[in-house]
Amino acid sequence: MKQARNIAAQVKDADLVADRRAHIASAAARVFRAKGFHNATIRDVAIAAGLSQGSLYNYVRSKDDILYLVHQDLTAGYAADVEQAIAGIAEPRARLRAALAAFTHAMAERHADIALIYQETHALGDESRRAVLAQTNGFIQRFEQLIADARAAGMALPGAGRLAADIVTFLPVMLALRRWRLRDGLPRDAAEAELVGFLLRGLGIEDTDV
Amino acid sequence: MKQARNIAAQVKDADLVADRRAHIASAAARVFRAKGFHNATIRDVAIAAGLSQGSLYNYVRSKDDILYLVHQDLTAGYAADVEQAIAGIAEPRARLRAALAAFTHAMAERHADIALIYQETHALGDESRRAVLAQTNGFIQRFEQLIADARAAGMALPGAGRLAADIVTFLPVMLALRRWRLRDGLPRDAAEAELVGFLLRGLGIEDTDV
DNA sequence: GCGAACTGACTGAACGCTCACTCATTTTGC
DNA sequence: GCAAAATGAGTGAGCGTTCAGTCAGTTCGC
Repeated sequence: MKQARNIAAQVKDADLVADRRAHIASAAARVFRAKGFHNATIRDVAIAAGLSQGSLYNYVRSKDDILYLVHQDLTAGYAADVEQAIAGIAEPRARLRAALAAFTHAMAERHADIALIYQETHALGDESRRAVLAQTNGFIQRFEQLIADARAAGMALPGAGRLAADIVTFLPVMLALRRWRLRDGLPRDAAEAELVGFLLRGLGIEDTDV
Repeated sequence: MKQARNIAAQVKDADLVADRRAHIASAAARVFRAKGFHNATIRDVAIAAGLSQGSLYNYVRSKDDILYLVHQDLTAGYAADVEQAIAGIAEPRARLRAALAAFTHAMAERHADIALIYQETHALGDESRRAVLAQTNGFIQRFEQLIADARAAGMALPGAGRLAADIVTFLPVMLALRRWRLRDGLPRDAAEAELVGFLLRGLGIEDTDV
């Protein structure tokens, strides 16, 4: 499922490469958020990462590689948030609810990064895009499983579970992509709660359950 | 509400300007869908529109103007679809349901254009982006009204109506932005129906209503 | 009726600039 | 002392935009 794309590096010390790449990814995310991928230059990224242009190219082969690293980091980040949130919960419907709340919260908290991902995925080269979508696909399938379990425990969802998994992993993205509109509305907590409530009703989990 | 940005043209014949701009917008949408806004060149657009580079600049001041024309066209397009769908319906809950179905269908049918919009809005200049978001905002407010009417007629939605309007105008966009995943799933009709069903349950409209 | 003058849309080569990427050289650290 | 890593000026391709010139169609003067 990991499907990680292997990027060749000029530098031989593997630990150094991993370290620097993590640095590069977070610096690049900062730059891309501020200027957008296309308006950001390799120079900007190098400076933000505390490297020279030339040195940057010892860890990365192209600008596309950098965008790929950013994607990889961010998607792994919110997936980890969700896993952590459900770690101690056994009852399937409660697990699903916790997963939804955690995912929704992650989308609100990382809104700038999420917006970046949704705007710039199409700028990735073919190979990188495929790898990123495979990773996202794995994340959605995780929810497919959670939904199947919750259904077995009494959740009244009509229809197929596959589309439901798409729905619940897509709607919360609204908190990132519609930020221009939501900023002036409800406070963040209330918006998250209302959104999760909407999802639960859509899935057929009653508030009285669990 | 129209908020249309006025673009100055070199050409004096107003009808000709309107004609050519419509042509340019649809040709540009085609090109942008195929190559993305940033990879598409002005030359590409000019050729697709059957104009020379220089002539193109008689109808448009910049590449940004072209992207703005495309946005304008597309957002006006699906808004018109929705209006047409609810034109003959009086009962508020049925109106809302018809609007949701029409909007959902429009997102599926125009998926390539919608994906384009969501990916490239951030590439618009400040003035253009503000104009486009104002237009979208008007569209969302239309749904806010439909929701308020349906609620008065018995829809059991808990929480504020404003966020619900955001939700129902955002979820269907999934059919465009998650196309890579939905392509291999349910047939289009079934997916649309299931999505609308999810929205109605979330809003508190029973299948037995209306 | 007809040539001259005018109008205004159209053309495409050229300009100026940006930027991803390279590589000859220097610095580091073991 | 030497291999690994870092440097940053340089390179060349690509692009949005401009503008001096063309030309079909219309108006004017007689």
